[in-house]
Amino acid sequence: MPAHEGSHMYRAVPAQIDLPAMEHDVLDLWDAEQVFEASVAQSAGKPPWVSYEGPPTANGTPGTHHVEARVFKDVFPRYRTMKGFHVPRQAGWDCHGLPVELAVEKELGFSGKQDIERYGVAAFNERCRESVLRHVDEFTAMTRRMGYWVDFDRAYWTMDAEYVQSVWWSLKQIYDKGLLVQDHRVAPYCPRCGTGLSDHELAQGYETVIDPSVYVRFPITDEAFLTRFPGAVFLVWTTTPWTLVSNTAVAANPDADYSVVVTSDGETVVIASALVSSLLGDGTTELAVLKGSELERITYDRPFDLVEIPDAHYVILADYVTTDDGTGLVHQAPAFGADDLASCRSYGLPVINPVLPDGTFAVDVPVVGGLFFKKADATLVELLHDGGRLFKHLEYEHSYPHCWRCHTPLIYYAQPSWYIRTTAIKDQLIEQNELTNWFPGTIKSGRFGDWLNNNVDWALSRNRFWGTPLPIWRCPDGHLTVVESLAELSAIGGVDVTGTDPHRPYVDDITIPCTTCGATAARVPEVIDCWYDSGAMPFAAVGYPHVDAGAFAAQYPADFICEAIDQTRGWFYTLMAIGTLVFDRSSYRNVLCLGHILDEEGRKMSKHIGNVLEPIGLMNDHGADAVRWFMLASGSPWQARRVGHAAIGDVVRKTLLTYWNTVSFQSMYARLANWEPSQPAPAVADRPVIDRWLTAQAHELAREVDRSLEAFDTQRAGRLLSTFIDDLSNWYVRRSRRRFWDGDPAALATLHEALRITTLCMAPFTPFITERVWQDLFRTTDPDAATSVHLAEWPQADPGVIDAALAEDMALVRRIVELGRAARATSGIRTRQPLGRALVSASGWTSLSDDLRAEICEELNVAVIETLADDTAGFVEIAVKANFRALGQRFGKQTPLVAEAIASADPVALIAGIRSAGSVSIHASDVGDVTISEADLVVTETPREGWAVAAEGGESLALDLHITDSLHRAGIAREIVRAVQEARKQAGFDVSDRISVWWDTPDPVVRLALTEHHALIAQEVLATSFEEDTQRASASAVAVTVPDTSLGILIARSGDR
RNA sequence: GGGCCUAUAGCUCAGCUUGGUUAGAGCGCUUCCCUGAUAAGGAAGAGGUCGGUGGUUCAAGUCCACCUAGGCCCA
Repeated sequence: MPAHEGSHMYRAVPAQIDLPAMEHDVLDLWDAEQVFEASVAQSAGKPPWVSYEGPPTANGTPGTHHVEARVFKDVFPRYRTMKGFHVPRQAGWDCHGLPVELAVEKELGFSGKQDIERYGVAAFNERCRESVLRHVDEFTAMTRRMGYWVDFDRAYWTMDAEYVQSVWWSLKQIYDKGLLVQDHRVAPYCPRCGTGLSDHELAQGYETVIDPSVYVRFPITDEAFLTRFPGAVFLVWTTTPWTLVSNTAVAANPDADYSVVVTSDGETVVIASALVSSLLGDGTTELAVLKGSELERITYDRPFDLVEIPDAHYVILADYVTTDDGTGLVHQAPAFGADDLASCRSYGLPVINPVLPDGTFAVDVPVVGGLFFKKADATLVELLHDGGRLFKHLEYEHSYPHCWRCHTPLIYYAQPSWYIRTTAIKDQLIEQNELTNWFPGTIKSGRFGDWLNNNVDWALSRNRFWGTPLPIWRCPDGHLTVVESLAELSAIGGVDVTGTDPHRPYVDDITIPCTTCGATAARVPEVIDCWYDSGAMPFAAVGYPHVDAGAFAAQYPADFICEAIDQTRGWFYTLMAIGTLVFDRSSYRNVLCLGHILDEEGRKMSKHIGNVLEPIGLMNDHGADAVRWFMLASGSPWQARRVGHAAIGDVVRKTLLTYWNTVSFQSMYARLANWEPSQPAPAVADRPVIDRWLTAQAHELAREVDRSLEAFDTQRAGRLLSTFIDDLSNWYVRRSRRRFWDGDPAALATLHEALRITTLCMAPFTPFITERVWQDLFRTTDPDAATSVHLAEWPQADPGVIDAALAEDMALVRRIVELGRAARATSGIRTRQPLGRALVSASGWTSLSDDLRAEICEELNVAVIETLADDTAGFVEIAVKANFRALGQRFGKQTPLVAEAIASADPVALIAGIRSAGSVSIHASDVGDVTISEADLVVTETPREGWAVAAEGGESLALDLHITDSLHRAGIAREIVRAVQEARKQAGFDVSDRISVWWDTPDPVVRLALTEHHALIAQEVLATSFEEDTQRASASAVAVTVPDTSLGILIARSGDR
C-alpha cells in the first residue's frame, strides 16, 4: 500500500512468495491489460523479426517436450521485441494426416480402411475435424500457463479452406515446373493404414526387431553348369522369407568373385568367394572361382511354387550387390524392393505381387493365402526346412521401418504414387543449406547435410481420407488439370463451387471438363502428406496468394525457427524444400535444433513406461518460470537432458528465490526509509566503491546477456544472470546491509538500478516473476515506466560504466576474504571476535585501493590489513613454483630444465633479487643462464609461527591471533548484540521496532565491555533506553541469554511499556 | 553396416574452441561457523586413474587415431 497519495514508493514485497500463485495473478494482469497485444501493436512499423510457429499436431495431450520447444520459441521473440523489433507471432495447428485419422479410428474401434469406407468418408472426416478442435484446447491452456505469447486469435489451421487452397496454389507452381509427377515405384507402405509413406516419415519409425535370417538352397538347373558341377546349388540369404514366395531372380555382382565349393558335408554350393570361410568354415574344397558375370542367366529351381511367375528364375547382374554379408547372391522380389524392381525391369522380368494392399497374401495363394505377410515367415521357413531347402536358420536383430503412428511393420511395395522431384533441386537445396545458420552447427553438414546429399524424391500422395486433397483432375485419356483454388475450379467448370469444403468427399464430387480435351475429368483419389501442409505454412498461414500478399512479403523468410532434433527431416526439411521449390529460397535463416527431454533416469518419456511429466502439473508445482529457466539455462539446449522435480526445484531455490529476496530486501528498507527512486542520490562516480562495482557489473551483464542472446546461447545468458544474482545477494547486499538499515540513498539507488537491469535482462526468460517485480518496484515508482516489463526496452549497457579493472580487483578482494574465512575457521576464532590485523600476499594486492582493503577488514572483522612482504621480521616463509604457462612459451622443450632450476634455487634469495632488481639470472643445466622475473613464478608467502594462515594459488593471508583485553571486550559487545538480535527475532519484533534494554552483571569485564560499547550496542539493537537495572521487569519483557557470560538482560518493545 | 552426439565427484552438469602442473559448480553426505532479507550464506572434509588404449607435445581432461559403452539418426 502506498504511504500517501501521489507517492512513488515501492509496493511492499513479502519475503515469502508462492510462485505458482503469483504467476496466475500475472496471467490475469496480462489478460486484463492486453499486454501481449500491446507489445505487438506498440512495435508496429519497427523492423520485423520473424519467427514461425511450427504447428503442433493436435491429436493428443501436450507433453513436457512441447514446453521445451515453446520456451525457446518464446524467449527470442520477447528479447527481440525488447530490442525494438516488431515480432508478430501467429499460432498454428497441424490438423490433417494419419495421426488424427488413427486417433479417430481408435475412438471408433476401427481396424482399417474398410471400416472407414463403411462408416462414410464425410462422417469420418467430420470426426477428425472435431478431434482436432477438441485437442487444441489442451494446447492452448498449456501455452497460456507457460507464458508462451503467441496469437491464437489469428492462428492458422491447415484444414481451413484458405490454407488448403494456398497449398493447392503451391502444388500447381511445382507441377508447372514439371516437378510433380506420378510414378510407379517401390515405396515403404503401411498395410494397416493402407498408404505409402514418405522417406521422412520412414525416418520416424525405425524399431528394433528380430527377424529370421535364412540361407536357402536354390538348386541350379542349368545343364551345362551341372555337368561341370553336379548337384550344385546357389546359397541365397534373406531376412524376409515371405518375399521368397514371389522370388523372380537371383542377383550377382558382375565384378565379384564367386566360388564353387564342396562343403565339409560334401555339398556343392555357389557363394561369393569373400564369404566362404565366414559362412562355411574350414574343411571346404574349392572347385572353381567364377566372375559374377559368368553366372548370368544360369537358371535355378525357386524355393516355392505357390504363384505363377513365367519366364523367370535365373541369375541377373546388379552392381549394388555386395559381398559384405549374406552370400553375395541376392534374392529378387521386384514387387518388394526398389533395387530389385530396377534390376528385374532391365531384364524384362515380370513384377508379380501376391500381397494385397491390406498386407495379407491373396486368398488363392496356397499355404499362406490370407496370412499377414510377416506372419507367413514361420510357416514358410518350416516349409523350406521340410523340403530340404533350408541351409541355415538364424535370428537376426536389426532395425526395421515401422509405421510411425501405428507401429505396423512396413512393407516395401510397388504401387503408383505422386512424387515431388526434389532430386531435381538437390543442388539448390544444398546451396540454401549453406546460407542457413544451424545451432548447433554440426547439424548443418552432419545430419541435415547428409540428408540433403542423399536426397530422394518426395513421395507426396497418401491413399487416405483426412488430408489436403491433391488438386489434380484427370480425364479418361489421362490428361491432367491442376488447379490452384476453388475459384479456378469454378471458372473451368462453369459452376460456382467456391463455397464447397475442399476436403474429401465433397471435392471428389466436383468434375470439370478436361482443359486439354474437354472430356469429363475427376479428381485423382489421393490426399497429400501432412508434412507438406506444415512446410507450406510461411505462405499458407496467410492464405497467400489468394488472401493477403502483403502479409506474406513481410514475413518471408523467417529469421528464426526452433524445434527438437526429430524435425531435422520433418519440418526443417519440408520448410526448406517447399520454400526452395516455390520461391527459390529457404524459408528460414537461423534454426535452433533442441535435444530431447528425458526423464530423471535418462529414458525417453513415454506413456508405456509411465514416466511422462505432465507439464501443467509441473508448472503448478514449481512455477512456469522455473520450468522455463531449466529449459533455457540448465545444461545444453541441443543436448538430450534429464528433467525432474529435483532439478527444477533447484532453479527455484538458487535463482528465482534469491532474486526475489533481494527485491524484497530492497523494498523493505526503502519503505522503512521512505525512500523513492526519484529522490536525489550521489552520482555513481561519487558513491562507495562497492556501488561503483555493482553498477559496472550490471552494465556488463546487460551487454553480455545481449551478446549471448544474439548468438542464441541461452545457456550462457542464464549462467551470467544466475552468477550476477548470486553476486548481488551474497556479496553486494551482504556487504552493504548496514547502509540499507540506515536508508543510505546511494545504496538504495544502486540496488534499484541493478535490479532494474537484472529484471529487464531476465524478463524474456522468466516473464512472470520479472513482471511482478516490475509492477511492484518500477511501475509504481516511475510514472514514465512501461506498464509492463515486456513493453520496456532492453537495458542499454554503458561501456563507460563497465570497469574491468575494478571487477578484477573485487574478485581479488573476494578471494582474499575467502582465505580469511578459511583462516578464521582453522583458528577456531569466530568472525564476531575482532582481531588486530591480517597480512596478505597476492599479486595485485599492493595496488588495491584503500576502500577495497576496508571491505576486507570489515568482512573479516580485523582492525588493519597489511602487506605480508612489508614485514621484515623474517617470519615469512616463501615458496616458489614455476609458472609453466609463462615459461613454456619462452623455453619450449627446455621448460622442465628451467623449472627444475627454479625449484632448486633458494626462494628467499630469488625473490629478494627479483623484488630489488626486477629480474634475476639463474643457471639451468643444459640451458645456461636464464633471466627470471616474477611473472615466471608462482610465489606463495606464509608466516611461520603464531598465525592462522590460508593460501591458495599463490595468494595467502595470515591472521594475527593475539586477542588483547580491548579486543576481547569488543568481542563481548558483539556477542551481546547478536544475542539481543536473536531475542528480538524470537519475540517476533519487527526489524524497525525500538526497544528498551535493562541489564545487570556481576562480571567486571562484561560490565566494562557494556559501558565501553554502550552506544554501539544500543545503536545496533535499536535501543531507545539502555540501563543497568534488572528490577524493572515488565510484563512484556523478554529475557536474553548471552552465552559464556553471567549477564542478565531484559528487553521490551518501547511501545509495550 | 554408415553418420552424428555423449562419456569429468554418489547424482546433475561446467571446463575442451585457445594444451600449462592442486580439474570446478550445484545437489547429497560429515563437522563447524554465521544470520537485522533469504526456502539463504560461509569454512573444512570425504568423494575423480576426466570411459579405455595408443599417439602428438617440454606439457593432454583439453589436440589426433583407434577401441568400448550409451543415445539419436540413417541403411
